[in-house]
Amino acid sequence: MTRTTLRTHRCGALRAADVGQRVRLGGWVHRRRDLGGIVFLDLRDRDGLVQVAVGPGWASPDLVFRAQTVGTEAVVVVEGEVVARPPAMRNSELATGDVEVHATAFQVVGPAETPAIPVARGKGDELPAEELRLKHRHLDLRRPELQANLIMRHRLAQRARRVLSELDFLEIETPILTKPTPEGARDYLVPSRVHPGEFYALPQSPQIYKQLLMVAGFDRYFQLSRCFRDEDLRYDRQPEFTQIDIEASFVTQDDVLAIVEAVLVALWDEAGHRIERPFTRLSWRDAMERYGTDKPDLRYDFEIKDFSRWAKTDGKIVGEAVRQKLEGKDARLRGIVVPGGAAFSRKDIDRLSQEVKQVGGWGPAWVKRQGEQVSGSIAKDADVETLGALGVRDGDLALLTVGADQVTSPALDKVRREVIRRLAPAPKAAHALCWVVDFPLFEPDPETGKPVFAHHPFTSPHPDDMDKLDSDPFACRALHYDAVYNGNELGSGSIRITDPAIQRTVFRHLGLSPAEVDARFGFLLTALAAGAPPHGGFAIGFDRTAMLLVGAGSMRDVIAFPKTTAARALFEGAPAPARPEDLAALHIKVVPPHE
RNA sequence: GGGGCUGUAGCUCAGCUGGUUAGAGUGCCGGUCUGUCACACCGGAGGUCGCGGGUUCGAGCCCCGUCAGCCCCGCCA
Repeated sequence: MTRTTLRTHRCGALRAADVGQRVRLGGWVHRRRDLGGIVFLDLRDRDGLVQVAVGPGWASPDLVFRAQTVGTEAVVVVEGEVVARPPAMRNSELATGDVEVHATAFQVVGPAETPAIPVARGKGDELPAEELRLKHRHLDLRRPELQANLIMRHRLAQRARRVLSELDFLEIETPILTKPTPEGARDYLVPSRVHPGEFYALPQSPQIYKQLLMVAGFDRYFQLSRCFRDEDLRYDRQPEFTQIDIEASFVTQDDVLAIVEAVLVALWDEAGHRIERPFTRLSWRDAMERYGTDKPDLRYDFEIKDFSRWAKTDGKIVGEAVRQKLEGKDARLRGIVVPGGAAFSRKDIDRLSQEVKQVGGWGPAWVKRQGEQVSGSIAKDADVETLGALGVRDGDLALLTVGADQVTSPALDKVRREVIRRLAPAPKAAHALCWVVDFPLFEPDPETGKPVFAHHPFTSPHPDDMDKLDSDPFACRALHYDAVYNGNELGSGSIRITDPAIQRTVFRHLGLSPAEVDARFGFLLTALAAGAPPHGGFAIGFDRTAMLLVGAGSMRDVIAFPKTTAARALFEGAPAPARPEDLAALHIKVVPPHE
């Protein structure tokens, strides 16, 4: 199916079975080896490389000359015969290495200037600086690694579409020009020309639209939806990204989890990995207690333990300073026992301290047990027997911190991750997928302490906690769930509120007046009142999933044209100042920043 | 918004305690070469040391500012 008027095969597709065929190939000159009388060209396309030999036995002197002078990265069309290479000249590192093409016609159809960054790389050569790779993206994208990434991304997208279609989901598009939603991330705004002073927003997600589709009776919807959030970026966060967005009606949480599991199993299978269903389930509270994070990496142990009891009753293990801290409200002494951790150097432990301090934690206090010897920052308060009772064996290290869970959990999460990084133990499994469920509905605002929504305001409270909505909001759980893979959040979802009265109550908790609610979300409330089926859904972060499945170091390596961490597009130079006449037509006046 | 790292030839990098004419590999250009596959060998060209200012007899190197890229914190309902 790759045959066209101008070519018969892809370069990288030729095999021993093609020997004897006359072929016409189109591709890029990857490398040239000019031996004087004979010239070898590696010709590249998206399928791979094939060696083209241009020698006097079959090619005219003029043809040889053209092969000698063609530049790397030029596009050429070559005609010739596929020939088996003599056994000694086969190249086992090349998929096409058993054959070569003896060129009898040779045309440079796309001459190329010397490339600004190299496409072909020798073994051990470093990549060009990422700034240059992004600036010359058309060249960087020629690299076989990036081509493989984008090819895999395509396969994952198609597989997701196939699985969901087979499960009777309908792919439906939702608007890109939508309404600003003042909660959550910052919106990208688009000025309206015909309505001076009014703006569309690009969607942060199609959340409300997919709920409207449920109300409309479409029952099962999905979309590979583009989403936009104007927030600061990371290696795994781009301002525009793609979600596998899913919503279904007449479902419970278990139904949604089963659907998402089916999709994820298929995606991992597409990438050549077998994963087991059902995934482990973990309550949010358990995850925070045992791993200090809502996205635990379950490939490893090193669970967090509560040592408060020991500090309080026994008086050993820790000194007076810690005991005083334990008097504080909600304070606990928690820590991690690291089997074999006694081998950690002072430098290793300093590094752990830095991690803890970065998140505002205390310590950690540490103690090593080596034979009868006990050493460390709290060695004078601990002895071999007590440590033994705590599960600290010979050769182990215990790391402890004290404080409220909001501080100790992230601190111990950092410690645990750093310990795993440092020890690099063999993982229990290569692919640890799990569900984190029963998230809290509210979390305290870091400044005011008042309840704010932990997720989006359409998430249904847990039916068992409905009565706590007013009396004890922080104890109220949500029907919200995250999918976590090896310590990475793949996506999240929830069962939605379908009762307009509950939805209004929830908005009231957000501090929105009825008037504001009507202005912002009136159309949703109207829809819910028009006969809404119970529904819920999920969104899988597609770029991040692709990144993890191809083993890329950054999301930029699975996106054809990504932005920099400053949200710039270096290739085309976006964003850019608008022309004054364009601004005038949009009724916009630019106010330069002060200072 | 805050912090860290990086910026020297087209590309990847070295450049000592501040010292005289800034180097290497690769790519590029020219030459030799009929079995290479990172071809080999010979020769050559190629520099706004990110940008601006300062200190100094003298700055690639020290100081201040600034720009860009990357990483982290905040942020990402």
